Amino acid sequence: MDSTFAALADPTRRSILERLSAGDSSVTALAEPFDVSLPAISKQLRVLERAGLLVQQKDGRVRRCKLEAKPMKEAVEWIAQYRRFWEDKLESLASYLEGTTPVDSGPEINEAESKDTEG
Amino acid sequence: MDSTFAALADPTRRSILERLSAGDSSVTALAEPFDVSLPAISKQLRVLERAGLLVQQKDGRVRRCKLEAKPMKEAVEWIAQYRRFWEDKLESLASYLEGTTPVDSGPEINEAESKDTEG
DNA sequence: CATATTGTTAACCACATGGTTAAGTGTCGA
DNA sequence: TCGACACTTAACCATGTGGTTAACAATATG
Repeated sequence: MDSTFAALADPTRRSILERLSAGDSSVTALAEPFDVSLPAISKQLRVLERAGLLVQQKDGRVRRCKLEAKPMKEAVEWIAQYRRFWEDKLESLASYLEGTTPVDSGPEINEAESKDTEG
Repeated sequence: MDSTFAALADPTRRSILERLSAGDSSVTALAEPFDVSLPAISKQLRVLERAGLLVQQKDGRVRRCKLEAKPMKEAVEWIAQYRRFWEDKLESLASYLEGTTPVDSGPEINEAESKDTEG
């Protein structure tokens, strides 16, 4: 999970993932839109691979890069725990995911945490 | 978004957020379960603050730490784009979020990217 | 075999993260 | 005012990220 979030914490890598969501690509093709060297992209792909978000298949001298989104599932599930905190009374996560009606589940923070006698 | 994902890429910080989801807490109380020094926790809270995931209110000599989950909304929305890639034909994200019926939206990767004659 | 293409690895630099200990700031309490 | 408490800031170190250029490996082409 650490590596997943860490991999997503970079705009270049997120952009690469977005590109891969449109279809598999070679390393050179992935590097094209960026104003950095090829080794720089190669390193970014390494990070994505370590996070399990990308797999490479050797296809001749071309590395075919493929999106592997499964680690995102865990990540999004973790974040989804906190949905009620940003929802509050706005709208449900499912509303922009599926189109279902939002539920009503407000946060229940214990705001009574004074420093009085405890022993 | 970078800072949000970066903040979530650390187990200590995620643990802190989980704690805060149960209620506001002081810095010392947050640091207690961890085997690190207080300045280390103070730095972690700094990272969470910069990501907008945490706000501190001065309450006497105690810093009251409060969860601010709104940045997670953007993050989860970004990841949710890729839902179809890990779903494939398993189950909908909404199923474990709300309990609604999953939809059918398979990925449409262009897997026809061979190296044959193209000119 | 020679050469271009595709990509990685090596060596290096700058910066952020995450940890430490030591010292400083601000508030509570006697 | 003085001491204890609750933290932060300062200085320092190790490691990872992200970038560079140069060299290397592997494959396709002639």
